[in-house]
Amino acid sequence: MGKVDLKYPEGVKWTKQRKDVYRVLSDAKEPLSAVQIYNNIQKDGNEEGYALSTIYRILAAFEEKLIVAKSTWMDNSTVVYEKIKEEHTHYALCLGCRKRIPLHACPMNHIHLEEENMGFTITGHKLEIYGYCQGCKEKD
Amino acid sequence: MGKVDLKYPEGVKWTKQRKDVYRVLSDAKEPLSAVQIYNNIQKDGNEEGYALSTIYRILAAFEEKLIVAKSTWMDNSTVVYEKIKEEHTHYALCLGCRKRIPLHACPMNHIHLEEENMGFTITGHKLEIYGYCQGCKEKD
DNA sequence: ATCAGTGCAAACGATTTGCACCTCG
DNA sequence: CGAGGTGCAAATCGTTTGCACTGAT
Repeated sequence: MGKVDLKYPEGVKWTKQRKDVYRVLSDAKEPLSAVQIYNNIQKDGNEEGYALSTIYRILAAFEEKLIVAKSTWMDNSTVVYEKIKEEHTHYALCLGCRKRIPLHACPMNHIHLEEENMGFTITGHKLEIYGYCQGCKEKD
Repeated sequence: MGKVDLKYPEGVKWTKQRKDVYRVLSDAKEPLSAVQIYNNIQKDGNEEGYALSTIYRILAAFEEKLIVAKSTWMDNSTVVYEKIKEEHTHYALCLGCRKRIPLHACPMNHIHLEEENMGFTITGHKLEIYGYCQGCKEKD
């Protein structure tokens, strides 16, 4: 799955390690930590996987090249990475079951800063909503 | 400053350590890390400060009691804590000078989830905006 | 060939934990 | 007095770094 047909961005030395990290991020349905990427690569292939430090270095390089964006989940401190693309997703985190529900709309479309901050140019944003999902409400 | 006149929430054993952490969080103008709280306590008082592990344990206890909320800044992975109160502030982070500009409006006032997520009850949210401030734009 | 990329192991910073002692209620 | 809180030092977890080696261009 996704092993072929991937266009690699230019300006990067495409070692097999980097291709694998890029593929995992391309297939990912949500932001992944370095360790998750590391595990996915080993699970996926017959290959024995790469050093974790290599994954971190690749991610740093990708971030530099604006191929991936680095961020963290609201509820813990592990850093996650996701491939930068036009669309983006926000999540609602259920405080009960810790499930993350993807939202399909972005409230930032309706945002404007007040006068005092007019000088600020917005290039991105991060939003997470939290609360309780149907199931967890009923359990309570 | 703020040494007196603080009402302590009930259901907590109010040792002097806990009072100091509570006071620092009450005076704080933005979320603080455990280390910042630790430093503030030593700076503030003549007291020699408490073990960092104690600060962490107090913060965990406060979180449990819903006295503080735990979160992280978008751009790094250190965990920060802030006293839970009605009002809240969002920040715009300048990617140039790394300054954080507090916003005085909350876009969540205009948010509603789509039908498919109607079952979800929102209890809170976190939003950060990033981009470039006036000064950094000019420098560029 | 050359210089960037990689693996490994050691270093690091933030956070957590075990244990003996102390203190609030 | 007793349950729970605290200090200290050691342990753990995620992430970073130094160094010698390997591989993409």
